Amino acid sequence: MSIDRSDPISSRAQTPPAVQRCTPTLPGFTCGLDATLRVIAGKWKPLILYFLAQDGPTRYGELRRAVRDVSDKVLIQQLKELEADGLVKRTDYKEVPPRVDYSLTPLGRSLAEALVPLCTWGTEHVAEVSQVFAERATWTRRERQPTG
Amino acid sequence: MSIDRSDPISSRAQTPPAVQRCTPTLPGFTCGLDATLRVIAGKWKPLILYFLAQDGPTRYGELRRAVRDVSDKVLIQQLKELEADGLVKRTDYKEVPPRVDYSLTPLGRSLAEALVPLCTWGTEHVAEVSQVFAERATWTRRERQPTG
DNA sequence: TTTGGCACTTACCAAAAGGTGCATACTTGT
DNA sequence: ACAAGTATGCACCTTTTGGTAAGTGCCAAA
Repeated sequence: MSIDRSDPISSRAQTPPAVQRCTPTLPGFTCGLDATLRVIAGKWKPLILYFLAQDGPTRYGELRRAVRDVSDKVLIQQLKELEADGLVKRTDYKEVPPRVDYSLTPLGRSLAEALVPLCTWGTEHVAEVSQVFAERATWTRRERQPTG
Repeated sequence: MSIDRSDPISSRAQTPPAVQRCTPTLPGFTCGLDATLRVIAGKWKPLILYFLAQDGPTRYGELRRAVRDVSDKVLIQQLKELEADGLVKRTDYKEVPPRVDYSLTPLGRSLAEALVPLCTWGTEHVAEVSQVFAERATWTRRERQPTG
């Protein structure tokens, strides 16, 4: 994953950059976006971060029920990675029926805040997005028909 | 993918919501974040959007060289999906050695702008992130050793 | 005494995502 | 005449990701 910006073929050159260029050369990553994406890659991670940002420390079971449709295996796994990445903190109360809760670290909180515009964008454009997905689902169903 | 917010077990209740709650019930999606994530799911999509936002209309070959390490198959595929989702526009000049370029639609441009904070976050925290990834790489290598 | 909840773990498996390599039809450069 | 570049398409294969179902040890309620 990397963006190569040393390419003089540029034959268009006049469109004004809608988005300011981010630091071009980071150690190991193309740009900040690249770095961020690696950290939040995982089906439920952004949702977990967002949930934790909204509701503060949350017990495992609650989280499990909150993020619907996720399996234990995957939820645990993604929590572990988030913990290893320094975004969430796991607190084990060492009690007898186990009690554990998860919360955001300052780093995690800052990431969750960076996620807000994405959430806003989605909310503002649900109409377009869900329409497109409805169409996709339609032909997907048609393509798939195996026997009848 | 869904977040269930009707859960009265809440035994913590006091942490102030660091992030304001986004519209809880959207048609088909949990919240805006969920909708957005489905649209940008794909290893290279955010990078493609971001690149296009920075550099304006770009020919296929240029894009291919810019987004390093991507294969033709996948790049084409993701471009098609982005096009189907109304985020990028494909222009075929119908010329004799083929000439095609890709650019953002207004919708795509707005998404790219929502991506900016993620890029910023990544840039500001490369240190933490790359350190973590270095460690991950280390034990991954150790775990894997099959024969020698 | 069986049942259920808690916070996980493990083995196994299916699907999705992505990559490789070859092909196309035409042109330009050597 | 032949290699290379253009923007793709396709068949095939590997890797990654996520899901299922079962089990763990301990305790409380039924």
